[in-house]
Amino acid sequence: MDKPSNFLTEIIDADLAAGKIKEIHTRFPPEPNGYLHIGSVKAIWINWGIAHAYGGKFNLRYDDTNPAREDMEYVNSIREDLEWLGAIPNGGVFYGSDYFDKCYEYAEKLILDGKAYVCDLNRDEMREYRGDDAGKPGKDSPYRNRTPEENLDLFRRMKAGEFADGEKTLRAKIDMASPNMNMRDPAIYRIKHISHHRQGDKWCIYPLYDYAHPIQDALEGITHSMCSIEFENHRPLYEWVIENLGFGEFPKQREFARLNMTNTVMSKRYLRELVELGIVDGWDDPRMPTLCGLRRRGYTPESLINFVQMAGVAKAYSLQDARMLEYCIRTELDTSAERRVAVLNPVKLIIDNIADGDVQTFALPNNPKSETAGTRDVLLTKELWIEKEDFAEVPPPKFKRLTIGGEVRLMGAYIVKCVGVDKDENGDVTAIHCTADIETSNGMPADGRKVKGTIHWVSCKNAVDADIKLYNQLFTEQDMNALPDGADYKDYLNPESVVTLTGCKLEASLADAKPTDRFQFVRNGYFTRDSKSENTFNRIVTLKDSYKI
RNA sequence: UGGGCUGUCGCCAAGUGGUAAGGCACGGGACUUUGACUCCCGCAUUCGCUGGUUCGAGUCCAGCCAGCCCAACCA
Repeated sequence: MDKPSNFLTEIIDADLAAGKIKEIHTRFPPEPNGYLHIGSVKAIWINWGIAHAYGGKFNLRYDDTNPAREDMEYVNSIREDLEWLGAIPNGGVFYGSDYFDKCYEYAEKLILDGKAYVCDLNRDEMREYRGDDAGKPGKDSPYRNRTPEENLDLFRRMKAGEFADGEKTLRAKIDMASPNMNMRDPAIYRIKHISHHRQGDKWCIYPLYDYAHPIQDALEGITHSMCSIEFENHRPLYEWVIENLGFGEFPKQREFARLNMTNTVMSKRYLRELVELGIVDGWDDPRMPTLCGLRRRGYTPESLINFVQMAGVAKAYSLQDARMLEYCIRTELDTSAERRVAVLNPVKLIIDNIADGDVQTFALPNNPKSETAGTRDVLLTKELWIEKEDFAEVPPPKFKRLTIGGEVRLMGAYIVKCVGVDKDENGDVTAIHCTADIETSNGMPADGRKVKGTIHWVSCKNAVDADIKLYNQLFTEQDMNALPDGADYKDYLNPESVVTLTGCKLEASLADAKPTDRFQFVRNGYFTRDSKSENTFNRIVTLKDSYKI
């Protein structure tokens, strides 16, 4: 992985050069309310990648301050996905909820300092007092000038469970005239009589993100808290908390644009809905942009990291072309994936000049790019399976494969010449008859004639059957963030997001392939065995410009 | 509407006053027992717009336009 270089690392370099900090400490703070997806990889790569590149520390911290939305299922999946990516939290694994005691202590301190007060306004009233026009100042809450003693008493009674949900909040006393609405006395504690997935019933008041996050960062010694750009408006509040609790210049928050990708929805809400509605098979459906989905599809951690790295870091809205991700996985698999033959849409090819019982062995390279990958023995018999598309009675322009009377190379073996076809009563080709030029088993013909086409094949006696799933984009619309007003994202689902081919003929050595193996099915793309369905291979990505099936 | 942020090639993105990097995509060619890979070549007289400052502006100034975010007791 290359060392990151962007406007964030510039800030870090400056802090380092000024001697303000000696070690970089970052964090990735997901809320456990869904599965990690490729958009998360950007936040992970920025935070983990920078810490890693600078020899610093990186924390995983579950941001679990709202018990209403969080669940252990997500906690576990996040841990798993992060480790799969290789982003090791060398600074530790933490939970925002572990700081509830600290947050509470600091809240009492703010109250005593006259910087926070208990407010009895309900949600609607609070909105009304805050004002709906940031150009004009809001109105002070009638409870704004309660004494610290009174506030402390009330806050303790909030904690003790004396009040119902929504009855009171603790608010930071900042500036009701600020043009930044986040600074108009934001709520920092709310009452929720709900069990927390880790704290149980210990608490009935929970801190809000804007208050809890800077405290968590500060307590963990985070130097740079890098988050997505929608938090930019919250930075003054982040800094207010840091300053008024006496933490100093660090941690500092900086923001970057989140990752979007063509034909992809990234919002956890929609992803959850796709799962709940049964539109996809689950969070790990191979069409999902979740890490578990991409993993099941066959993507590697390296390809994902490489993709976000290639996409870059800036603050402008951007829509990454999904083809860039495909490029990343293709390039990686080209050098690492062993080659195998899979005939997706088979038709029989009969070599007339080979005897019925004759079985010949050819050693085919596992990866022509790699000397260490070795070879495997492939059997050739009189009857073979080839792709239907590799034969054409009436060849389209520039067609390089088999035609009647034409020649083609059987990859790794003979040049064959088509001498005729068998047809059924409908006129469909049932078998293609060829003669092999036996002299060309391992080289070019002696007369120097050129054969342009090369096709792949598998012996009928040595083939295994399997189903093949071809995946395409889940959505037809490119920018799912810019749908017309009133449009539903579900209107843009691609009906051909998965196409299943049955009765495909695979090279026998694929019979015991594992779901973690990745192969290039020669001339068809990169595939891996599906981890959940029997005898099924998933297409990871096509070969570029290869003919499409 | 008020505030914040953003606007450089189809998609990303460098650029920090000295005369537009790079990647993806795309087009053309070479090579090829994968129409893959690889390798060449091409691809912004122009930086949201309009003025201004300057010998010189994508970079500075002014005005305008467009997009995104915020105005939850979500994160």
